[in-house]
Formats: sequence, C-alpha cells, structure tokens
Amino acid sequence: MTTATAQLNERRQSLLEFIVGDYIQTAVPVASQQIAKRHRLRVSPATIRNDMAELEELGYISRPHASAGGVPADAAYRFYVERVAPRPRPSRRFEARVRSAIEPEAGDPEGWARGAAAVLSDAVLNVAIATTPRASHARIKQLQLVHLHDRRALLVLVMQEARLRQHIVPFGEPISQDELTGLAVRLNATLSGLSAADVRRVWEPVLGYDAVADAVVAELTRLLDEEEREGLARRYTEGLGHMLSQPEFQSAVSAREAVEVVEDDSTLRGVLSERAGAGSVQVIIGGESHSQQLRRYSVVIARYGTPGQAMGVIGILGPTRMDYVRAISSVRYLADFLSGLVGALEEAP
Amino acid sequence: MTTATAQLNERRQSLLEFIVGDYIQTAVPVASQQIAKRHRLRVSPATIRNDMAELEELGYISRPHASAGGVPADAAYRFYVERVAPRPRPSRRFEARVRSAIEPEAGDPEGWARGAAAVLSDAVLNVAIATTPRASHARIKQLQLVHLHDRRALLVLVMQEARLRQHIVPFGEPISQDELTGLAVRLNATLSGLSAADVRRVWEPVLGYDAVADAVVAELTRLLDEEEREGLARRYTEGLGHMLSQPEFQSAVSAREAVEVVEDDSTLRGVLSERAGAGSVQVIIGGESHSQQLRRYSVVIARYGTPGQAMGVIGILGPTRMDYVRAISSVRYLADFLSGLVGALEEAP
DNA sequence: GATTAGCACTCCACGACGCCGACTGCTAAC
DNA sequence: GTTAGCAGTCGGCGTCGTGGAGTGCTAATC
Repeated sequence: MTTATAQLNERRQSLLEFIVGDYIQTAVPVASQQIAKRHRLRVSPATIRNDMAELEELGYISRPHASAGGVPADAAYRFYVERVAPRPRPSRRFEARVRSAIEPEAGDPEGWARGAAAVLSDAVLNVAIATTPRASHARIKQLQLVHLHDRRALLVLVMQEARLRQHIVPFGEPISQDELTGLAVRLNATLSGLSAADVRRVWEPVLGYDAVADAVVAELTRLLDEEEREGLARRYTEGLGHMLSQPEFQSAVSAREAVEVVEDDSTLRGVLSERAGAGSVQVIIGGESHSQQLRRYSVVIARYGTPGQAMGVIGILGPTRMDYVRAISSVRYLADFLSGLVGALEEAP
Repeated sequence: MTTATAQLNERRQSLLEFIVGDYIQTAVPVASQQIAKRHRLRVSPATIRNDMAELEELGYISRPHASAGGVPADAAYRFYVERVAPRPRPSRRFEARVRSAIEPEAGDPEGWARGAAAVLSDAVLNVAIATTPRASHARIKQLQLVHLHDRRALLVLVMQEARLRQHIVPFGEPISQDELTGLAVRLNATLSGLSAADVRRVWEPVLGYDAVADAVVAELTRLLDEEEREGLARRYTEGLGHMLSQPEFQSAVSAREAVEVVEDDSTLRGVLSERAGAGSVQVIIGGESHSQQLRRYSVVIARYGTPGQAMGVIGILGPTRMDYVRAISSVRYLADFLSGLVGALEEAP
C-alpha cells in the first residue's frame, strides 16, 4: 500500500493535515477559502482547490455534494494519526484528574476500571470503555467459605490480580462454619497459585474421599474455567451523553444507532479482542474495523496490565471525526497508569 | 383531592381508560371518531367530543393544538394505573425469561441485579434500573486476608447478603500469608456479625497491642462505614436503546435529554430513595416526582429484599406514555423473585 | 336533559417554489 | 505551477398553498 508520504508533496501533506484538523474542530466541510484564511497559506484558494481535487482523486477526502467543501475520508484520518501521533503527553490537568479519580490504595481493579472510564470520557468527550484485567490462565490465589445455611456455603474466590468471584455451594450434609474454615485453610495450602487444569490434576488422587471438599473444588474449577473464557471480563462504558452531544448525532436515527453500538456487546467485543496486539495504543478508524456497524466510528484502545499475566483494555469510541491527539495521549497515559497499579497487585515472590 | 371515580360517571371513566390505553399503544393524539370506531361504543363521536371537553376541563387530557385529539395528562395516567393495576401476573413467557436470566445458585446479588435489569428492560422496552441490596446497617460476615507483598495485603470483606468489598492494607512490618491467615481466623471469631460501631466498641480495649491487626480493623470499619452511606449501592441500568426507540424520542434533543436523565446519578437517586416507602410497587407519574428533569417520565419501582435487613430497588423508567400494566406486573414479579433469592442468602440461625 | 347530525373553522403536514449564499471547476492569463 | 475571474451547482430556508383530519358549535331529535 502506497503511503501518503510517498504520494503527496509536502505542501499537500500539510494541506491534508489542515483539512483534517479543521474538520475535527468544526465538523463542517472545509472550503478552500477557509483554509487559506485560517492558516495564512502563501498560496491562493485556487491552488488549494487544485490540490484538493488531487486529494479527492486519491481518496483522502470526499465531498457531500458537488459544490461543497471536503470532508476527510478514513485514509485522511489515518494519515493524520500517523503524522501527529508522536505528541506524547496529555495535559497536566488530565494527569491530575486521573490521580484524583483512581485510588491506588483501593486495590480494586473494578473500581479502577470504572474510574478510568469516567475520567477518560470526560477528557475526550466521547464514550470510554474499560475492562477489568483478565488473566489468560486464571489462577486461584485464595478461597474462602462462608456459612449460609446448614447445607449451603458461599464460596469466595480471590484470583490473580485480586479479581473476586462468588458462588453458592450446596452440600449433602450439614456443616458448620468452623468446619468450613478448616477446609478453606487446607484447600488454600494445597491449591493456591494453581490454574483450573492444575487443580484438577492435583485433586484427582483424593477425589471421592471428602464429598464436601469435592463440591467446593468442583465449583472452584468451574469458576476458574468461566473466568478463562472471554465472556466474563466485565466492561464499563461511560460518557454516552458526551458522545451524543457531538454534531454527528444531531439526527435521532444516528443517535439511536450510536446507543445500539454502545449497548450491543458483540459489536465492540470484536474490536477489543481482535486488536489485542502490540503494547502501544491502537487506532482503528472507520472501515478499518471491517465492521459494518462501526463504519462511522473510530476506536482508540490500549491494553494494560502485565503481559503474560492479566491484561485489560482501556479505550475511546467516537465518530471518526474525533480528537485523535487528545484521545491517543489520554489513552496511553491511562494504560500506563493502570498497568502500574495492576503490577503492584501481583504477588512478590 | 377529589378522585376521578367521584368526578366522572361510568361512561366517562371508561372513555378515559380508552383514551389512555389507545394513546399508550399508538402515541398519537386520540380523536373522537377513532375511539368510537375502535371500541364500538354505543354513542356517537359528537357525544364523545362533549365528554372529552369535560375531561379536558377537569385536567385529565390536553390538546396539542386547538383542533387536535386528546393526549392524556398525568392525572389521566394516574387514574388509569389505579383502575387497571389489580391485574397481577406477568405472562408465562416473562416468568420463564426471568428464570433463565437469573441464576439463583450463583449467590451473587450483583449478577442478579444485572440479570433482572436486562430481562425487565427487554420486557417493557424502556430503561430498567436495579440496585444491589444494601443493609441500612452493614455488618461483617467474614473477612479474608491475602498476601500481596511483604508489607501489603488485600482485605476481602464479605458482608451480610454476600456483598463483597476489597481494599489493600499496608503494614509497617513484613508479614507472611500464614500470619495473615491466623489473624483472619482470630478476627473472624471476634468480629463476625458486627456493625462498624460494634467493631469499634469491641476493638477499643485491645487497640495498640497489635499494629497489624489494628491496620486491618481500621480498614474494615472504614469499608463498613462507606457501605452504610447511600453512595455505594451499585446501580445497573439497561435498555436505553429500547427507550430511545419510543416515538417520544424522535427528536435529537429529547433523545439527548433522555440520555442525561439516565446517566445523571442525582436525578434518579432522588426518586429511588425518596419513594423507599411501602413494600408494593410504586408508580410515579410525570410531575408527581417534583423533579423538573423527570417531568415527562414515569417511574415504576419496587423494593426487594428483607425488610429490616438488606433492601434493593428494581424498576422501570420511561416516558409517561408507558405500558403501565406490563411494567407494574413485571416489576412486582421481579421484586418478589429477587426477594426470595436475597432471603436465601441470609444466615439461618 | 342527553344525544346526535351537520357544518364552518382551525391547524398541521407536506410538497412546490424561489431565492440567497457558499463553493467548486474550468478557462485563460501570468 | 499558480492565480484571477466567472459560470454553474447545490443545500438551506422561508413562503405559499393545499388536503385532510378533527374540533366546537348550533340546532334538531330522542
């Protein structure tokens, strides 16, 4: 694929940057005169028109109708992102907000994810999405058994990265809290640090000796299995109102569509997992997602956590006309920040 | 306040019921001819017009413009709800869906609340709201300490009704998992079943003897305190897309307003807590909420849980033109269903 | 007194029309 | 390669007119 840098001389490149930048700000098709005026170019509007005709031919911009200004196409945003991306840091103000919205001492990844989504959405004025970190191989850290009834207990499972799950375990015989506590201590001693497969292997020899312990272990492995399947990374989204205030959602149909994109798990799940790639910030612009539903949206995401251990996702969803500079730097900063927090949850040897 | 039953003869009452019913279905101002045709009345449209003039005078209906049909006012919906409310059961299909969406065995009130909101929203095609049950006096059931680093542990707190909280506790000295486990067992023995105030009272005499235990207890009471404050009942909302498909949200402004109502915690919090009243289903219609923001919305809510112990809220938010029959029966059914589940989580003596 | 037919009147929804202004594309000159 | 000039395009917007649905009123009827 030929890149813009090869196709376009320097003037046309900065022209394209201006067009995208202006359109991101104003949401109005940008006209040749406007560009000349706003950026004090040394060339006349007519020259700009010639260049824009070229840009249109190459697919960087399109026109709503024959005699209208240009609006950026996906390729133009892609170019813009590559060109402006290297600007690294978000504003001090944003960093301060992150620090006040996310409590490191809480040790609660769900709370962190919620806080991160909230502060990110406020900064970029679009929908923020955050998932809690999830390990590809869920491992038990510790379990707890809480007596409910004669024959029922609540199993509380603490996994790597402080993820919590709970489930009721029924027993065939009455059992006291003291017995449950003893059992929990014993199970913790043998099972701590193991994955579902490990637990099954370790438990197999003693299976059948203690029905109560068997019931707990069965539930335990089921929860670990469930956790490994994609399904259960909890997702938090925030800021739909912000996004709907953008001019692209003036019409009621587009607004409803947007709500559906955000509410429908399957649409986003694809993008979130598919782009699970490299460590840095990913930008998926419009049709690049290969999803019909997301054709008019862009997604800026990053993974966070500890590679090989638990990873979560934080990102922004908005119209393709989005403040990429701010989105990218904010997402990058938050991903780093959250990675630090999650790292601190991992057991020191 | 004179009631409709006193003000209106039987024919006008059923006329009013027809008007409200038709409007709920069609969202179009209902005209005298339409009523006559649809309900095969024994009277002519002219008579209906006379009656409608009377209904308008009494404030039950209003007209968008001089020569238009009638649309129900809040008072009409109120009348309608009182008149049709006694129909009790939702459809079998709804009951089946509830049973398949909510897993009693999970023992996870958050999961139940999420499931309930999802199924309710699908049934009524409006926004469903569910909060997790919250005790007015949070009590510790059991705690657990998980070793993270030399000087840091994760405190996992199981409260009444299986609510979970987690927080990191830093220590001044290194400590092992074994020591932590021992400490947890001792603390559970003394503190189980106590409220924040109780814990402080019980702990006061031994304060200062063991810095590690002191740190845990301090964090513990802080979490319990936090839990008692309103702020932390987690709220799940679902089905904004459904609501925005209703014709009242055709215009972009009304759609954005709706999103703001749903996203803004404070608006709904008022209604949810204020109407914490009696056990059965509450219906708050339009201006009855005394909230400017909710003037055009109705809320159908019920509390669930065990009175005196933990209570949560489940309900529907939608435009005043809402299918009250379905909303009321669905909410009632779900509240009963959830109450049963929560009751089973309470410790048998 | 309640009900009804008839009728004039009101008001909205909708399409047609025309105009203004913004912008482009093209041509020809520089 | 760049620029001025100009004809031509198109959306946005306000105006106008019309059709139709529905009401309110009056007078006749049960």
